[in-house]
Amino acid sequence: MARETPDSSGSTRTKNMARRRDTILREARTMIAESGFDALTIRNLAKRAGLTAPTIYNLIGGKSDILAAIIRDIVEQLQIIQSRADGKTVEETFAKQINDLADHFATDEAFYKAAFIAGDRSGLFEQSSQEGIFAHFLKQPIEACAAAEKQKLLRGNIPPEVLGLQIYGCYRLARQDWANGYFDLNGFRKQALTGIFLCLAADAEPLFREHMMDQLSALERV
Amino acid sequence: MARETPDSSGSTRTKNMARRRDTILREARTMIAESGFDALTIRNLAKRAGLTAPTIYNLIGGKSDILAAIIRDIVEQLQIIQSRADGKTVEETFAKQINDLADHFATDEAFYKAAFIAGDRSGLFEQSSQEGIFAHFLKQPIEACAAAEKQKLLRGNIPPEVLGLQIYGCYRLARQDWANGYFDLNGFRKQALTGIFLCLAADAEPLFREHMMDQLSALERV
DNA sequence: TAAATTTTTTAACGCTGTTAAAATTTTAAT
DNA sequence: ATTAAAATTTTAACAGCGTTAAAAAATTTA
Repeated sequence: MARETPDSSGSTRTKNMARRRDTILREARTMIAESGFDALTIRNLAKRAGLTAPTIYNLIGGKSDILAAIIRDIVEQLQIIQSRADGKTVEETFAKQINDLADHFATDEAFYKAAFIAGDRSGLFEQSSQEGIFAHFLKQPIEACAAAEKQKLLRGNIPPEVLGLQIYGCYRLARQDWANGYFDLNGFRKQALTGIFLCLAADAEPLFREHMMDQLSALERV
Repeated sequence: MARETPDSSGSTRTKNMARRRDTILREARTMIAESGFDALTIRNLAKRAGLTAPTIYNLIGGKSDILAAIIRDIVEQLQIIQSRADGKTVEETFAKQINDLADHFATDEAFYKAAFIAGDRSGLFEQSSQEGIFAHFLKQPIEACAAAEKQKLLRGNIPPEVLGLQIYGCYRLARQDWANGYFDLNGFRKQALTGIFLCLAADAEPLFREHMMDQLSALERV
């Protein structure tokens, strides 16, 4: 009998472990989407993945490690979405970004809700470290504000760092309120964009400020 | 022997139960302040209060009931603070309110941090019901914005309901970030007031807008 | 003082995350 | 191909959790 793969070391073993690891994370996502992060118990997860609890500890780790692995995936996807933010104007850039995020969340709303709640709860989005997730995602709105200032859309009375932080805060709060079930994804869109346009209006030059008011009125009418 | 209190029914019994209830809640607060809400276990709480677990269930209820009782107290205190908000101008009113809140949180910072996190986690601050905590606290900023519009400080291009909601959001986000340990109480002050002044600036008349810019600069220098 | 009522405790259930040790499976060497 | 070595999975267990029924103790009423 000819060997299927004449690999030098640990072919079937490594492959099986990788497959099992994927199964575990996939089932974990499903369970979280179905009944929230608190309903994710190691034993049930093991049963659904067709193995036993200690195997999960061996392949991935404890409950916090499972969450960390899932959040890592999400952050990667969010980074891709943020990198695609390229509207002509500042407000288009932000609007596209929020809409893309909402569309992305809509693909598995229950799962993303639970994941963000669990992530916040586990301190995975901490703001102190300069290399953390928070610091990374904050860069973009700051740069967008700086660019808007150069385009003479903003007066520059408020430093881009301050304005960008507030804008990012508007997105975070809307996301949290959505995740907590206070409103749906359309509410998230409206709430996030209202906050962002309001922040921009605070430092806007007259013409751009009127434009922001129009955008805000348009949002209200949704 | 003369009876101490010739009460008609259940004097010592009722009094003892009330005393025990207070002891339980007091110890619960201490435990939360010491090591967070997750470290609050019924058995440990019972031990510290000098009784057993089922008694807690009898006098107060389960873990969520304990939290609800504690949150009820906090909300009462916050309502008092909010009702004392009476500055001459809008921004003074908000500034006094934020500062009073920060001072109040400072009296037992660890406890309030844990309580807000637990409250958020338990859905006690839900936004849908018209009679809920959220709806109640939202009224004040909306009214303050409406008053500022009448004083011709705001242009009125943004409805007071929209502006007030955003302002309340700025406070909530700052509170959450503080509770999550992202910054200290001074950070809370700065973050909340920056957001609030920014919101006001978005709809401000020229003179008031410049005043807001000055306030923002002053905050940055802290 | 005795009976009735109410509160507290004892004891237990089913569940959780996690880990040591045993059993099994896969790899390497003869 | 067979056997020895290594690595992975499972069995079994620990300590802890929230919660509840039933027994014990305490208080009130008659």
